[in-house]
Amino acid sequence: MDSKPLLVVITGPTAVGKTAVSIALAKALDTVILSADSRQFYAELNIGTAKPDAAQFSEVQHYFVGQLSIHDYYNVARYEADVLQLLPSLFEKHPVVLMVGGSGLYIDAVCRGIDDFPDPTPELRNYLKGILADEGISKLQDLLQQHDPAHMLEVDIANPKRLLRALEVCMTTGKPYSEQRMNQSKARDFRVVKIGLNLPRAELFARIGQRVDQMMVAGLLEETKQFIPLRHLNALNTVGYKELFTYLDGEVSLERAVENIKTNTRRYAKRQLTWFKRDMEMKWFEPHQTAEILDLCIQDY
RNA sequence: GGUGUCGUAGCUCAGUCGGUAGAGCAAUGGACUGAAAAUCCAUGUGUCACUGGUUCAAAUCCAGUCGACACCA
Repeated sequence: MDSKPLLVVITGPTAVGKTAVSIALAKALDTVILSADSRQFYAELNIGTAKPDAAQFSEVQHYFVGQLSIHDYYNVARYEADVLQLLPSLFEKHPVVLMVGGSGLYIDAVCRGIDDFPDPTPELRNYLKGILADEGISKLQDLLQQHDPAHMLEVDIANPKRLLRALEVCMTTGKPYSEQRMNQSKARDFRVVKIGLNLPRAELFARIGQRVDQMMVAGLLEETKQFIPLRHLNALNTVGYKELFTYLDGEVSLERAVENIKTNTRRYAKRQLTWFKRDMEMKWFEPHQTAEILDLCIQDY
C-alpha cells in the first residue's frame, strides 16, 4: 500500500448536507477538517454562510473557518499555499485528513495546483476596472488582443473578469498570459479521494428553501444590517447578504428578497454541480450514505 | 340560484382581422487558474379547461359542461 497520507475531499452543492457527513466521518476517522468554503473563511460572516455550529466545532477541530476578516484580501493561490503549509503537520498526527467545502476552484488548487502568477495589484486592477467602466468591454478585448492574441481565441471574451485578469498577468509580467498557463497538475505528497455529495434536484431545492428560512429565523437580517457600511467588500458579494441589502435599500419587499436568496442559492448549487460533474475523479454519494463513504476512506489507507 | 368576467408554458400574462402560439420570471445545459457563494454563455418549456358546432382553416366565432373570481339574490 502507498505510504502517502490521504486527503479525503467532501464536496457537493450548497445545502446538500456536507457538514453533517464530514463531522461524522471526522469522528469515525479521528481526524480534523479543513474547510474549502470561500465564504466560511470570514470571521464576521456567520449565519449567512451556514458555518458549523458550536457543538460541531467542539467535536472536531476545524481549520480555515473564520481565519480571515472581511476586510482582508485573499485569493485561491494563497489558500493553496496556506493548506500546503499546514497539511504536513496534520498528517503527522492523522493518516487521513478531511477537506470539506463547495468552492470547486479552491479544491482544485489544493489537489492539482495552480500556476504561479503574480497577485493582482490594486492600482492595476482599478485602472483596468476604470477602462471597463468608461470604455466598455470591447476596450478590454482590444487590449488583450494586443497583449495576448492567442488567449483571445480561448478566453470567454464576454466575461470582463476573465479579460481583466489575463490583462493583469500580461501587464505585470510583460509576457502573454497564455504562455504562462501550464495547466498541468502539480505533484503532491499526499493522495486524494474525492467524494461528491448530491441529491435529487427537487430534494436539494427543498433543502435550500428550508435552510434559507432557518437563516432568517436565526437572524440573518440583523447580521446583514451591521454590514451596510461595508457592503462594497468582496466578501459581502455573497448570496444571502446581497439580496437583503436590496431590501434594506427599500428596493424590494422582505418577502421578495428572501425569495431572491432562494433563487440565487439554487443557481449557485447548479453552478457548483456543473463544476464538480466534469471531475472524473469524483465518487458520488447521497449524504445519508455515511457508512459507504467511510468504507471507501478506510479501504484506501 | 341569477348575472357578469375569466380559464393559454412551472408562475404572471400577451396573442391584432379566424391561418395550430410568445414575453417576463422560474427552470435547464455549459464555461471557469489570484473577485469563484464571484463572473460569463446558451436554451426551450404547450391536450390554448373540456365536449360539440360553424368554417378550407378555431386559442380566436357559437352552444353546452366544468372550474375560478366578482356582483346580485
